[in-house]
Amino acid sequence: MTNSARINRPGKRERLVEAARGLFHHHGVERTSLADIAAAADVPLGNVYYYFKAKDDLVRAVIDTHANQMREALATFDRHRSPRARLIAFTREVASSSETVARHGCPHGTLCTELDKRDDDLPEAAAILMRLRVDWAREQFRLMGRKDAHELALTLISGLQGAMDLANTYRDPTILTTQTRQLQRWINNLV
Amino acid sequence: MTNSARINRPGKRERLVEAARGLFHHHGVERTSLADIAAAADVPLGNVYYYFKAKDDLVRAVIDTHANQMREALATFDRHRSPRARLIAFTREVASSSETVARHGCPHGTLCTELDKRDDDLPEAAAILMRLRVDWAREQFRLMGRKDAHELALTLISGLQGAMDLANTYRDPTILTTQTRQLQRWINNLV
DNA sequence: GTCTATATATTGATAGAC
DNA sequence: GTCTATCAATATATAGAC
Repeated sequence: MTNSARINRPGKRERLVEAARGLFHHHGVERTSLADIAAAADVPLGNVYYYFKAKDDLVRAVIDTHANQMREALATFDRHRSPRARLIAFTREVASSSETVARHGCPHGTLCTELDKRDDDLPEAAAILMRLRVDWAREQFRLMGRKDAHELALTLISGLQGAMDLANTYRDPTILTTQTRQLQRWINNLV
Repeated sequence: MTNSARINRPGKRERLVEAARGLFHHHGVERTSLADIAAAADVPLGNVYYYFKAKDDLVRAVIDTHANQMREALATFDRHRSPRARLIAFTREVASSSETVARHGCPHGTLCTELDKRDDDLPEAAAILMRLRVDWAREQFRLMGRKDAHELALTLISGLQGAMDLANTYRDPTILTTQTRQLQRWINNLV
């Protein structure tokens, strides 16, 4: 078995996706070459095409990884009893990433924004990263008895997304922490 | 004089900047080649370098054009008597661009987001597009007697920016119109 | 100032030995 | 499955005639 090797070092496919994920976040998809990704993953360039037949497939794999990690992250908030507490915890977690967001933007938001410039199916594929959060928040608002749960969810997620935009443009993490505090007050004041 | 020719057709430099502005908005900076821009502006490729010594200089010119147009747009809101009316009018104008935003994103926001991935001076240069709006909004809130004018300005602009993000990702203009209506209510309820 | 032709570099992708 | 060498396409940028 190759288990002992696997434990210390993930397979090449996983390394490639992980390297691509980080480089896409820091430098964007267009400015990241397959050579960059291969080097960061310590995989020979030609070998990349054994795992992904084109760069776009690697982009799709990165989106899938993001989506799965987000599903896991959202699931952890189940430990909070009330939907309101879950929304607060979610907002707090966004705030905790303020340093990274100020430096490189929201990993999901900037990916969606960049891919939205295309005319293939990648914009639709990336949209899942927004839908997961909006749908999750809507469910929490619904559990709070709000009939306008969808609109409230859009208000929360767009508020967070915009705060991350500004924090990134201003290179100022406090913009995100300040705005999330406002959104937490807004959540707590909802009847 | 070449005035008669100029009136019917702007100079090549202006045509190049205008073509680049539109293509950057629709397809992004990285995915727009100088050949694309030259063709759209009806200028031979080699001639581009007479006006701009590098592609980045063209990007800078596009940012300057955006900034100047934004200054003019913000100035038109002076016709409204109260700062509150000016903020409402500003928000209404953002909402009026919902169709374009849903299709291609905010022309300024997506440009900032894309350029923020660089490590040169372009992120800082593009930030002016956010600063102009934040500073203008802050002044309006200040005139309303609010001590927390800066924070309120960030809340308004980030709310708009996030709504444009979601409208773009969902390809749904109504997200922007609905969220701007919420923000208008928020503005009107401020004491 | 204008334009054609082309240099140079980088990239995504492939061929084929091992 | 792995890796080296390389192709083919595209991009920025330049040279030089007019």
